[in-house]
Amino acid sequence: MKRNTDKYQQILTAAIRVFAHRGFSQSTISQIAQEAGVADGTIYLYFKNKDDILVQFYERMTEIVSNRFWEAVNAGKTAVDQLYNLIHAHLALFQSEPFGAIVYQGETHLQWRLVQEPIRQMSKMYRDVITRIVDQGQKEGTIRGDLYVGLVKRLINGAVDEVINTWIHTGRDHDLAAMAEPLVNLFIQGIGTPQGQKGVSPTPLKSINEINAVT
Amino acid sequence: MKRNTDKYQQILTAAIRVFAHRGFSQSTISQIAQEAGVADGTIYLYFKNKDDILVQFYERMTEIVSNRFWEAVNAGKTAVDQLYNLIHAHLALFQSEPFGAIVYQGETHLQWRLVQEPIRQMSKMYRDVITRIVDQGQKEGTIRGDLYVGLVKRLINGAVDEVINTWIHTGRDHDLAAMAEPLVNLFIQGIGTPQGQKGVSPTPLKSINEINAVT
Amino acid sequence: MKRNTDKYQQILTAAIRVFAHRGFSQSTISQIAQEAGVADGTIYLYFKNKDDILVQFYERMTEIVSNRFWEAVNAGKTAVDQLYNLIHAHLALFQSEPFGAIVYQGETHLQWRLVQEPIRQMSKMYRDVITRIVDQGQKEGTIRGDLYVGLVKRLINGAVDEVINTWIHTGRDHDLAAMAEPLVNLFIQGIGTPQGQKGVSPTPLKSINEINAVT
Amino acid sequence: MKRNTDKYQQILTAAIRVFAHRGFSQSTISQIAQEAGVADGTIYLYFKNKDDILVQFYERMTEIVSNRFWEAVNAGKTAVDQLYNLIHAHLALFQSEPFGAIVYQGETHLQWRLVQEPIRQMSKMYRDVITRIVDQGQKEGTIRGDLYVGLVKRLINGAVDEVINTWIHTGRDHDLAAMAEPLVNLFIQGIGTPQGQKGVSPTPLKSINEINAVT
DNA sequence: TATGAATGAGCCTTCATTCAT
DNA sequence: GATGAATGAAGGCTCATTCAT
Repeated sequence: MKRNTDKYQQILTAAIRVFAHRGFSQSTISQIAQEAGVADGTIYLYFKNKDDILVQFYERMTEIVSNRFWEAVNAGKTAVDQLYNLIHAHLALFQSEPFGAIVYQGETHLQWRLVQEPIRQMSKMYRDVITRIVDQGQKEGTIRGDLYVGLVKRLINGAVDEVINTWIHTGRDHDLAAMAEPLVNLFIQGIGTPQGQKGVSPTPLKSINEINAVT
Repeated sequence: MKRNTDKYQQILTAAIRVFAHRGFSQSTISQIAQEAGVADGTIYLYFKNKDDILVQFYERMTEIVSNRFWEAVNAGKTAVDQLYNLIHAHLALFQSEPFGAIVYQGETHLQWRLVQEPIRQMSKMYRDVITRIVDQGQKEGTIRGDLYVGLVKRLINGAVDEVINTWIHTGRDHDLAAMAEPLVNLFIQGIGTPQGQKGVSPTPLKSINEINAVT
Repeated sequence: MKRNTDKYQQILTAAIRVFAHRGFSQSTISQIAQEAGVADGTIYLYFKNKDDILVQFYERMTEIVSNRFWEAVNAGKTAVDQLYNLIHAHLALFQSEPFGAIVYQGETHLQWRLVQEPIRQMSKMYRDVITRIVDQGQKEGTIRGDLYVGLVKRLINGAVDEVINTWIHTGRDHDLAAMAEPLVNLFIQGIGTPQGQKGVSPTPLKSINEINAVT
Repeated sequence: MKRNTDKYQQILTAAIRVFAHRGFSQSTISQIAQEAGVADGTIYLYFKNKDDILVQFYERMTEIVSNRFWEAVNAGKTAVDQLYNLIHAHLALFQSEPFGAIVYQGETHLQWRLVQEPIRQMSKMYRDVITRIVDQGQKEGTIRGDLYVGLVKRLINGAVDEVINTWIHTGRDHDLAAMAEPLVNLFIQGIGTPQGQKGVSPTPLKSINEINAVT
């Protein structure tokens, strides 16, 4: 089970490409082997079984993503800068690894049991990052004080994911990273006008803690 | 191939329950037959093949969702009301049909080729709905004028999906529909403070049309 | 998992024939299916897996053998009659089921883990039968009193098995059951002459109980 | 294909140990290589293929057994002594080489085609040894004159094998060689009493030659 | 000589689909 | 219409064997 060799990378990359095209469950070892230019049996010298390929991918992806995201946030001075950096890093990473992006977005729900752990880590990391940004912004006075971070995380994460998914399903022909700026603008300002927002309740929810506890 | 009979519904419902638990690719006709209380062969009297079950589900779901969403929007007076009604209808529907929600959210990416058409319709419908709301809000002066509707649609759709996914993965133990209000608040107001937003560019993107064209 | 149907028997019989020719481990499901005239998949409607075929065979065999042997012994009046009946029943049964005999004799040692339980039962039954005969003979005064039944069982069982094995490996061209009489004669009289036996120690072993305890 | 080197022995010994634990068919070259502390490929420098390992083992075993058995018999003065020496040598040898014993006993039937030749030699040698002993005993007047040597060989060989098998399957925890004496006693005297044997026919079989010819 | 990475044929098993009843 | 036994193609995985180093 030699890992971190050239052939390991070669197979992993090929596998992700195949998974991206046919989905994990519909992909076969033979297809991966062919894509990687090795024999079927060779795959089992580097991966325990088919599931293991996906797990390895998620673990690596989680690590890479985590590093990139924290770097991005740390490089920002103001909360808004940090948010922008985060979104931009997210979009740029997935744009540079479109197959990885497709697999990551697609299999997360279906192979939940398999990749639960990396996904949980990723989710927690994302929440921590958002928490950091919100805290900073609240100190600066640029971010509202009455926010449930869990929901903000889902707002941002969900919107970014959807932008990525649209990019994937429309043939990846526009510049994904360029969406960072308008996205951040929407996150910060919302879609309402200042005057219109007077009528919008500041959502005095009863069970703030309960909701916050969810994620 | 009689559709719209009791047995048809019985099988479709059973299939969705099974798909929700094991994923489409990992579900077998036998499991569905057992869950539905019919023989394996009977399924082929109502569905062309396994794929057809999923396609039928997506088509029905799309139709139902479409009706509900337009109803919801039409019932709102102001743009904000309409948006709230839309989000609430979305969350409430998926809360009342958790298995359908799981399948819908999970298989959309993976079975893309299979369900492309209903998904496109759904996406277009969602965009139309959002367009209507935004138009109305802009007339009212409650929604900003400088918005790219495609991106707003992805913001809202993505955030709602993420809220639903979190609900699914945390055991469906909190009230999903109750998230409508805080979500709408975030969409309208954003997470920034009025004063802080002075420094945020109104995103004078060059390629508005290009981006808008995407979805 | 329908058992006791015609097709079940058909497959089991075919499997034993194949196992007899190539050995269990070297036999393939496809070979069995072909021999039985069914599709590969059909086998799995009647057997859990390949191992299960062998286990089923051993369980059935053990039951049949057990019944036949007790019947045979019960039909004998004197101990010598009973022993003859036992040996004859054993040889006749295996002669009538040569493939079963080959598999039974051949796989017992190698698939020990798999068929441990039926083999233990069979071994215990054999020992019980021998015990019964020896007891009866000792009462009659026709069987020596200084015997360790466990060893007698191994003597008889081993000799009969070897006779069967020789029959198998020499092409099954002589009458196996006819060997019962000379075999019993050897068991009873031994190979020595009455006068020569004066010099043979009656084996006053120290640890009779210990040895007896073995089987 | 250098044979008789240290490494050759090392691999052969390891192979027998592995075969004893998992059976020949279930053992892999990798397991043997690991047990022997060499690389997989190295095995093919000393053995033609996997089958060849078993064949080599049987050939060596046959030679060793043959030498030991003849030595044992030659060392005996009377026929009974010789028989005792033979049985004792057999049991002692297998007790000292339990893995060899397990493999020898277990694979003989299953790998018949593979090891037919050594087995035939072994069987012939055993028959020759028994013939010698019987001849000598008949001259001495200590062995009955009306014996079919082939059957006597099967009686003795089968009983000894069964004793060995029982020893193997009961965890090899009793002294195998010590069974020689009671076994010989049973062979010589039989299990009947002198008086009871009056009624036992001296088996005047018609087809003595036919039966004798078998092995 | 020795190694062990690579190969690919072959096996067990699953399961969508068919069809005789 | 309804059944479920039967099919057989296809997939994951193993492992004996080879060969470049």
